[in-house]
Amino acid sequence: MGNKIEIKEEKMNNMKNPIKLAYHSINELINNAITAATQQGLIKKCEHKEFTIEIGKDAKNGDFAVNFALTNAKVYGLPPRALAEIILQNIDLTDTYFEKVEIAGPGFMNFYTSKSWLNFIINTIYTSGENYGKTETNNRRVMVEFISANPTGPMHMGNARGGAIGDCLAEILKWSGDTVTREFYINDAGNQIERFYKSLKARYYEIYAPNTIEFPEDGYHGDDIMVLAQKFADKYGDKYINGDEEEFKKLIIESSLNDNIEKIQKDLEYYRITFDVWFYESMLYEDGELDDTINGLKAAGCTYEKDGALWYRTTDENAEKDEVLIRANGIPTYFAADIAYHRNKFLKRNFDKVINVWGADHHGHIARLKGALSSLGIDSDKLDIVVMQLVRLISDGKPIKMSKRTGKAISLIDLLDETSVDAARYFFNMRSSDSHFDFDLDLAVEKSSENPVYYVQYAYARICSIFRMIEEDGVNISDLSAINSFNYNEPDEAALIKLLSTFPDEIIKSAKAYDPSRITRYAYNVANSFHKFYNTCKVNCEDESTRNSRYYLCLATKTVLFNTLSLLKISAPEIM
RNA sequence: GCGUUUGUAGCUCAGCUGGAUAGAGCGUUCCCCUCCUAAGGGAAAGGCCCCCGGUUCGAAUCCGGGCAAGCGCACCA
Repeated sequence: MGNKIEIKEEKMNNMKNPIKLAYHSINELINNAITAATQQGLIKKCEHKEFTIEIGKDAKNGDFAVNFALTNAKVYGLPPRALAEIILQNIDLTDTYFEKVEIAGPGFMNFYTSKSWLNFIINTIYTSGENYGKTETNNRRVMVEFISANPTGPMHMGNARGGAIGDCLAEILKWSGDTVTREFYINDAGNQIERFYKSLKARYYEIYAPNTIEFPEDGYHGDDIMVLAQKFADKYGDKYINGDEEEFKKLIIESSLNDNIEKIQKDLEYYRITFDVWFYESMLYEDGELDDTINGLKAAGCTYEKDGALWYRTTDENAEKDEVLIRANGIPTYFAADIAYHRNKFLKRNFDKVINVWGADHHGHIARLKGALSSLGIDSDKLDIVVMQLVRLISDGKPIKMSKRTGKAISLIDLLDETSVDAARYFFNMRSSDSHFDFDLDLAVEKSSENPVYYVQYAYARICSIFRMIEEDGVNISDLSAINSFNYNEPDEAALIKLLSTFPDEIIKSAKAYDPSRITRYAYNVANSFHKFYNTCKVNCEDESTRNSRYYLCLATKTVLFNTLSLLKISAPEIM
């Protein structure tokens, strides 16, 4: 599997990821023990089955629990505990970070790390600094497309959740080694733009020629349309009342759309989201990609005409009926444009992986989009959709739809005004995307330990406070070269250090599962573990060695909290 | 009706590539500052892991069948 250089690189990579290093080491120890036992004729040579190494949930079960003997009992024809016994007799822990292995329960082998393991972790975090947590696990060109809010109006709660999830997911993938493009798809073409225009036109006529045009039934009723029409009127006056319709249409759509898009960009910037690419749907029409796509589908033989429309013959056996690609009126459907858009992602831009964050209300769209891509010869497994369930806002324990302040449906920016960017970004990533999430508005503004985001930030501020105190006292802290004299004897110290060691692995797991909520949970656990440590272990104490040890543990904790918060793009306040 | 997500402590949720006594937070009851931010920590109480079957040494976890809730099933996006 790979040459020397790769192995060397992998070892360097492992250095930044203590858990992976430990796994690697345990794997090697077991393989060596098996080889030794085979040579002694204790067991027959066998191809063993896969086994897992778990981080011990309970301290008394060791630091790493290995189920090798359980999964391989049958393979070697021995009871699990007997097999474990043979392995243990042949295991050599000299020069490792492990001090003992025990057999427990039905046949687990529990590995216990030594004190030097704790020092190793502290050293790793210190030397990695703001890069601690970053690995080269993945190496793909990945696009994360998220929000993609309709530019005909302001962003809503679904966009708020999708924004937080998508942005953090993109960051997690980046930390795990991928090259990531964040993309926003602007639906600036098709049917809803027609509706947008009709609504604008009606509002424009209301200004200069009331009651001449009826407001369209399927129009956009929001006040924002009136504001846009007024703005247009301010600039052009009544020039276009019964004027050049074509010119009017082009101008009013263009200026209104631009205004909306600018507003969206500004709001998202405030929400700390920066997109690499703003992709305009209209480009697909202009560049002929939509036509190419339709032709491709025709060539693949999966289209037919009926009732004046062009249909896509679905390959999804669950679908009740086929889908329209081009309406009888000649306007392509959203579905057609979406196929062309995804064709562009893969065939034109060659992404290895495309991840879309979609609301649950779009769920039914997945199978047919993937089916259509397959029809075009694109490997649809390269497309993953993160489906997030819809959000409910809760205030006073009851669901609310309208903002108390504006009396209208709550937009992204209303939410950020009523709570904070930090709280929103944290809260939307507290639960996995497939859970039905209730956003507690009262809790999000709470400045107490009940509010998890404050709880985490407070841990960070507390560390900064300790450092300020040490500095004020003029206490001497040795440099890291004294690390071999560090001694962590308190259980709360060891627990915290071991938790810090799992950070890079936590990111890898989050990336694999597309689950940013693991990171907020991790942040919370680190804060909790630190507060425990704080209560039992005084940092600025008399004993020099203890003080140094604890100082560097605080520094490591500070680094991990900082990295976690910066990954989530949540502020890390030094004073609260 | 079909598809899909969810169902775990009073409430909000972890755990779900099968493993050792099912975990957190909030709420409830009690305890802890002569000492770095008590904006913190500790302890107790609290569970037919929705129900019924199956797979196996072993199921909250996997499979099948139910039940309940959210979402979707347009020539809307």
